[in-house]
Amino acid sequence: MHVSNVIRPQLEASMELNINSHDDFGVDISLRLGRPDLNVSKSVDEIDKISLDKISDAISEGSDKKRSAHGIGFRIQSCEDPDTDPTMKLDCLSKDVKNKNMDNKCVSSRKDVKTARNEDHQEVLERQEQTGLKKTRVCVKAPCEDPSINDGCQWRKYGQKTAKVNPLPRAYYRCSMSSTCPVRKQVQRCGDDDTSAYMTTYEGTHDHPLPMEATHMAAGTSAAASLLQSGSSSSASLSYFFPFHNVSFSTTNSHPTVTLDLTRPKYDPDQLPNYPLSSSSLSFSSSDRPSPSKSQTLSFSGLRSQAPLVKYSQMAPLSHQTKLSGQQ
DNA sequence: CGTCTTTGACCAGCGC
DNA sequence: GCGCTGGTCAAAGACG
Repeated sequence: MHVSNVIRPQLEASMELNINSHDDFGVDISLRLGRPDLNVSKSVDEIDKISLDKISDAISEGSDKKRSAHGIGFRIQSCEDPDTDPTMKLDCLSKDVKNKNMDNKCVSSRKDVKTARNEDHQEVLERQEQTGLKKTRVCVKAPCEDPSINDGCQWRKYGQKTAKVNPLPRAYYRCSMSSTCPVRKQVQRCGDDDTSAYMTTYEGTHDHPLPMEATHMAAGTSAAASLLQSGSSSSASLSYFFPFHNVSFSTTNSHPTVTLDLTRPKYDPDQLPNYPLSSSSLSFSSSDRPSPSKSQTLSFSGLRSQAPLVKYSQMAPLSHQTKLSGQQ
């Protein structure tokens, strides 16, 4: 959190520069996934426009409810809106979080925390019932030998189960950065052909600011979930945001699910010599930190591209810093 | 001593 | 109604 505080002013300055150089875009999306300079055909462009319009419409329809129901924080605003100043947004966010934290101060004992969690959960469930949908889940299948994936957030393990179908254990984590944060994730080793991959499933929305690396991850997964939310689940529109990886849509146990498969690149990088290396929407890399604190970083990164300008207006969910032991 | 992990028990949803 | 399964709880132990 300290590092995040130090880096934030730099980010804000960077955001301001980007805004000044992209005034001609009418849409301000809370994402910067990056997109290479592709010669996109007109038809794909049209599909992309439709997708973005759908997202914008779905969210601007006063759909705070929808966002909560899907568990993803994501917002698109018009650049003509004076509220689009990123500094103001961050300030508002900070105030929002501060207010929440103030509210949370009275939640001191473990029992109270549990009660607060249950109340939050009930509230979310009620909203879900109203919308007829369960929370959107985002699965990230990542290749790694170690389940310790660091995407900037802190997680506390609260359970582990061995399913009958898959004998490999599934671990349950809860975000520990805030006592009332409802975000949960499941980490399960893939038991099929690829035993060196882990499937991480995220659910819920963080109620606190995220570190920088976590916001990258959050932005990418938010894109997938937002597409899902907008009803734009076609491979074409999903490929817009994730041009280099397999993205699929499914519904399991009434949970709309977006699966990002980082184990198999969609394209052969050798055949795309013009793509900037860092422009891939998703990246997975190992840090050089020595064991036993060996960790891997899962992040979304991107260069500025032809895609509409992006900035964070609300901290999105989906990040994790996993510490697992004794699972192998 | 506080925090985190482990693990058996418990509960709710679902299918038969 | 019963059994199965996934998800969560909570006590006990480990760890720094």
